[in-house]
This record gives sequence, C-alpha cells and structure tokens, in this order.
Amino acid sequence: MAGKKQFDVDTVLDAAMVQFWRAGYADTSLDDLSRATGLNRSSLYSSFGDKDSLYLRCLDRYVTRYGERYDEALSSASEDPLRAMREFFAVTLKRIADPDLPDGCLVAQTAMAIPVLRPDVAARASEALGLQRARLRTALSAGKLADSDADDFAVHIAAVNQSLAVMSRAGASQQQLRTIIDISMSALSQAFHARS
Amino acid sequence: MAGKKQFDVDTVLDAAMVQFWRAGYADTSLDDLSRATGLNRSSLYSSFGDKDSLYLRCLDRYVTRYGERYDEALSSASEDPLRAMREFFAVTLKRIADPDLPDGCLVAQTAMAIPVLRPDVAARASEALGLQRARLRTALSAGKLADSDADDFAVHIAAVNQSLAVMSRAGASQQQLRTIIDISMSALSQAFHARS
DNA sequence: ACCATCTTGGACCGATTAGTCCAAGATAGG
DNA sequence: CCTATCTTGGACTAATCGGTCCAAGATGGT
Repeated sequence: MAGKKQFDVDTVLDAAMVQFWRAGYADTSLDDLSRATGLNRSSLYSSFGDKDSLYLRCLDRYVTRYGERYDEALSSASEDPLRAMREFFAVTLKRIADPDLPDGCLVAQTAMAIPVLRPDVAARASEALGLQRARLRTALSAGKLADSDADDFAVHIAAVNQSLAVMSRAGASQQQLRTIIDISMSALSQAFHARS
Repeated sequence: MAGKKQFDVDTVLDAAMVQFWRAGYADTSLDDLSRATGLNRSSLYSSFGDKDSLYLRCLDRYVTRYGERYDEALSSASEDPLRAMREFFAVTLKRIADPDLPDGCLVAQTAMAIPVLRPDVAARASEALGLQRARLRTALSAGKLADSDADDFAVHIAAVNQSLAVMSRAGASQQQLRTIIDISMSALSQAFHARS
C-alpha cells in the first residue's frame, strides 16, 4: 500500500455518468471525461479500464440508482396502485426538473445508440428496459390488476416513461410532461374501475 | 452545361438519411456517408455542403416525407377521429416494420442529441415535434374533441409516438408496440365518449 | 471536332480520437 | 528515515476525423 487514491470513486463515477448522460457515448471523448471528473487519462484507465468499461459502469450505476427509487415509489402498489404509479412517474419528473442533472435518460440515450454500440452494452440497455417492465408488472399485479392488464400497462407505462426522456430533451415543459402522464393514468384508472 | 451529375440526388439523400437515422449524427463519418451513398467526399461536399448541411437536409427530408403520411392518415379525422388516430400510429408501425429502414425515428434520434448539436439543427428537431403536436391538435379538434382535451391528447400522442422509437430500438416486438398504442387509444376513446 | 466547364477520385491536411507508457512524486510500512 | 509500491501528469502513437485541393476525365454547346 502506498500512494493513496486522491479522489473519491463515487464522485468521479457520478461526474462521468452525467457526462455520458448529457452528451451520449459517441460525443463524449476521454478528454471530456477527464475534464468532467478532474482525473487525467492515466488515472481513468488504471481505475476504470477503457471507455466501454467506464460507460458500462456508469450505466449500471444509473440503472441501480433510479431502479431503487422506482422500486421505492412502487412499494405501496398493493395498497394504492394508482398512487404508486403516480409516484413512479414523480421519480422521473423530479429527475428531469433537477437543474444539476441532464434532461433525458441514460437508458433511453443508450437504447437509441444500440445499432452502433458494443453488443454487451446494447444488451444492458435492453435488460434495463426489461427490468423496468417487470417492476411495473409486479406492482400492477400486486395492486390487483388482472394479469393480462398488468402486462399491457407495464409495457405502456415503461414506454411513456421513456417518452418523457425524448420530450424533455426537446424542451417540453414540466406541464406538458404531466399531461402526457395524466392521460396514461386516466387509462389505468379506468382499467382499475372496470375490474370487478 | 458540361459534366453531368452521375447520380440521382433523391437516391443519394435517401441513403444518407438512412445512414444518419441508423447510426446518428456523431456515429456517422464522412466515410460512412461516402460508402452508403456511393459518392466520394468531393462529390458529397460539392453537392450538399458540409456534414451539418447534409444532415439538415436529411432531417428535413424525413420530416417532410413522414409529415405527409401523418397528414394523410389524419385527413379523415373530422369523420372518424379514432380511426384517423389509429392510422396515424399505423404510419409509424409500418415504418418500424419495414426491414429496409432502421428502427427508431430520425427526429427522436436528433432530439436525444440536442445538447451536442448545432443550435439550428437542434431547433429543427424541436420544430418537428411542435409540428407533429399541431397536426394532432388540429385533427382532434376537427374530430370534435373539446379544445383543452385536443391540446392534451396532442401532446400525449406525440409523446407516445416518440416512445415507439425508443422501444423499437431496444427490440420491442410489433405486438408490444401495439399494446402501447392501444392503451392510449382507449384513453382517447373514453374522452370521446365522455363528451356530450 | 474542339474546347470551356463541370464532376470525380484520391491524395492530402491539421485536429482529434482512444489508448499506452514512463519518469516523477506521494505514501505508508519497517 | 528509507525504500518499495502505488498514483499521477504529460508526452507519445497510430488511427480516424472533417474538410480541402487538384489533376484527370467526362460532357455538351458551338
């Protein structure tokens, strides 16, 4: 042991994640990462491997961090599924409203780049969307929605959630994003009332 | 007057458009464009200007081409707005199902890259989404939906349409895309029945 | 048939890319 | 305090980037 790391790994990963999130994989150079993290190329390589490895780590970090928040939002689904779903969307809205974070979504960003990404990175993005769908389906089932409806709404809500990423990038207002969500919520509400 | 162009401009623009659409702006090099179009760099430059100009032209081409199809789909809105809206989505579904075209959507692709694009290119993508919203609002109003509902559904449907781009990139099936649409259609159907 | 003019292919440029390497400095154990 | 070991900054490489240039060839008006 000698020569102590002169930076905090979590802080650096957050900075790299934000950089990738804002500019995407292709438009983020190692110089950009170096500038964003305050580390130079050598330290970046010795600590995190090459650009792909670092990207994968940032993507996992993103998926885990917001995955936890989505899980938490959905935790009350068995008692009040509509409220749980509103809280699910609130996680995304809050993230978009945060001025310290980029608009959009790192998973959506990655998904759009799938044709030019390394297969393993592309797979990770697809997995993340699959996980999101599974999360939603479980919550909707717990909220007593019929299985087939739960499947359908899980897909729909995951998609609408991704649409917020695109629309926010294009400058949609928080009000508009809420409108997008409200209409899906009204459909979900109908489905709950229709069941009996 | 002399030296005739040895290629068809429309064919070349289509090839360039597909290339940008599939790989995005940053991941498309001039060599890629040269390969995709069969033209070499000199001809590309002399005919279409630099990379940004060509991109803008491809984006306009995309917006115009599919804009016309969306308009046509919505043309029956005053008689049967629900059918018109289904046909609107059918334009997107058909495009995604076409094996000769990339998944996703060039406008969504562009929107996701807005933070790193030249301001005028970014503006064009936002305009395209605004145009889409306006198109939908007009159709819904013509279909006798209350103005406030027409505004809301226009935003929602434009967003859901973009979500199909993200989901198709991540490998969603036609069946899943249809499910996403159907739930929005059920909400729209409700709104029409609720009016009186 | 000639020639002015346009298109074309390929060589070329400086800048930037991802990734490597190593000498110099910092650190902690003994 | 000494030294073995780790981190760090910057120089470096080969490849690729967007963009330019020009000689050679093709074309159409006269």
